[in-house]
Amino acid sequence: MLTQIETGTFPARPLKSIVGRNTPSAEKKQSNLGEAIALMGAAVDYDRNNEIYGDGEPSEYIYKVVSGAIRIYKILDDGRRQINGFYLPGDILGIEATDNHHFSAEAVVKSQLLVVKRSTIFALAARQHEIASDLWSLTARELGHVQNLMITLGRKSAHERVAAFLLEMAKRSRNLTIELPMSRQDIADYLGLTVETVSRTFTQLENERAIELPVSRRVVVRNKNLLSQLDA
Amino acid sequence: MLTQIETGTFPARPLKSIVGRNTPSAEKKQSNLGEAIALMGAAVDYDRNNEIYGDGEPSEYIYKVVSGAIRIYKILDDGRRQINGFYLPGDILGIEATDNHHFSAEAVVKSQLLVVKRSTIFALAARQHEIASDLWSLTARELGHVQNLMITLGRKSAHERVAAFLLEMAKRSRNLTIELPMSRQDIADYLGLTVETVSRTFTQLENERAIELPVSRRVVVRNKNLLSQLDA
DNA sequence: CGCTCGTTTGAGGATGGTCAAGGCTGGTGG
DNA sequence: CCACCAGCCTTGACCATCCTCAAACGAGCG
Repeated sequence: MLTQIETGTFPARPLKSIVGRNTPSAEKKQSNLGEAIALMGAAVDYDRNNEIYGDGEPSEYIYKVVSGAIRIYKILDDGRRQINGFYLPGDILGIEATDNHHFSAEAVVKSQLLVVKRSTIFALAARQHEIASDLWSLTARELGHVQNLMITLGRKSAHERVAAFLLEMAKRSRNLTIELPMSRQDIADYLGLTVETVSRTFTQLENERAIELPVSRRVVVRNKNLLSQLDA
Repeated sequence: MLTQIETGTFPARPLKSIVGRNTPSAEKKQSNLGEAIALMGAAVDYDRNNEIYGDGEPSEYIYKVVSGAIRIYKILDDGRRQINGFYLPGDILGIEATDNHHFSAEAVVKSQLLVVKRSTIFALAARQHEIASDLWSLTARELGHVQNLMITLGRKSAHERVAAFLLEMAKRSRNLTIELPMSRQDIADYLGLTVETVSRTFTQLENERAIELPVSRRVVVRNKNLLSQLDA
């Protein structure tokens, strides 16, 4: 549901088959693009709520999250906000096929990003086929996640939405105890709900013994099956 | 809002700048990918409601719509359906970075498609940089449209959703009189609403003099401003 | 310690969903 | 050519979910 684009775990390897034994547990091998950014990137810190880039601005840089969390969103005239995804450590963001960003990006909490010029990556892509392939793969992967989110937004109840969100977060953190970097408002704007409904649903899930809430930003998944049923 | 991916009008030309005078009115020049499909494609007919490919199936072919209309959708266990987009003549569909389709595709009405093997396109892409670039551009374009649809699904009222849909259809047909190939149910499943709500909203918009409905499948946009306001 | 921001909870209301029935239309066959 | 039928569309009445408005609570930080 979330827009996780960690390239190291991305199964897609278009235009070339995966040869040899795969060791899915060992995730040292990154995508070529991920490696390139790791090598060439400049580390930049962003404070909580600081803008990384704005909707409509020229897409000059590509970013890789080192630490923290980033939200990608769009705002309507009257202030309604739709968050399209959260980017966590390892994720790459800011890739655009067009010369302008179609969304805004902000740090959810204090975050560190590796920053590389888009033109540098493009120059590399022109020579290294794998880099170009990675760019496409990442865009395709984002497409897949946004399409899943669409089903959530179009066809699921508040209960199901929150369950889907928690399951995805659990999956991404590879842990049943989830530390949420984002506020209830962020979650609401991601799931197409209000803060109140998100909060109430958390409480309900706790009462149903599906989750525990030691503190508001920490969720322990107790009954994954229950959540999965809700995920439909 | 809709997933129009007619390559001829796509503004994005990543990895190379657009040189010389642009003649936006003359749209003969297609994308390289579009040309390739036009040259190599086999014409295949699909009857109304016939499946073109199914969710999870190997992605063997790439398609270009000659006539008719295609819907891309996903179905949840309990039958809830979310339509992700409609493809109209000129649009290319079926491109996947992974080896399997993530959605199902069906003909909304009797349609003709040009069909090319994915492997053929990929072989071409390995040699012709522009083809690879087109593949990426199309994926990015789909991403953009789905992201817009997300805002609609997550943050807009029924009124606004239908208005957005009609404006997009008007834009795509370059005409204020829209012939809808899809049913109210299709529209509902696209906008995350029920048939009844879609129908009621059409009637309301007619009463507000925003549109005319000579017959149920033909919409004449009367007051575009009114619709645009609703589009938020 | 107190303030502020975020979260929770409550009460009431509106939007859109559900269930049900009637009407239109285009296609088919007599 | 007309009549009927089936599928689609519209409309109505009622209801559930989620939103809105409001207030209190709690946790982190100066």
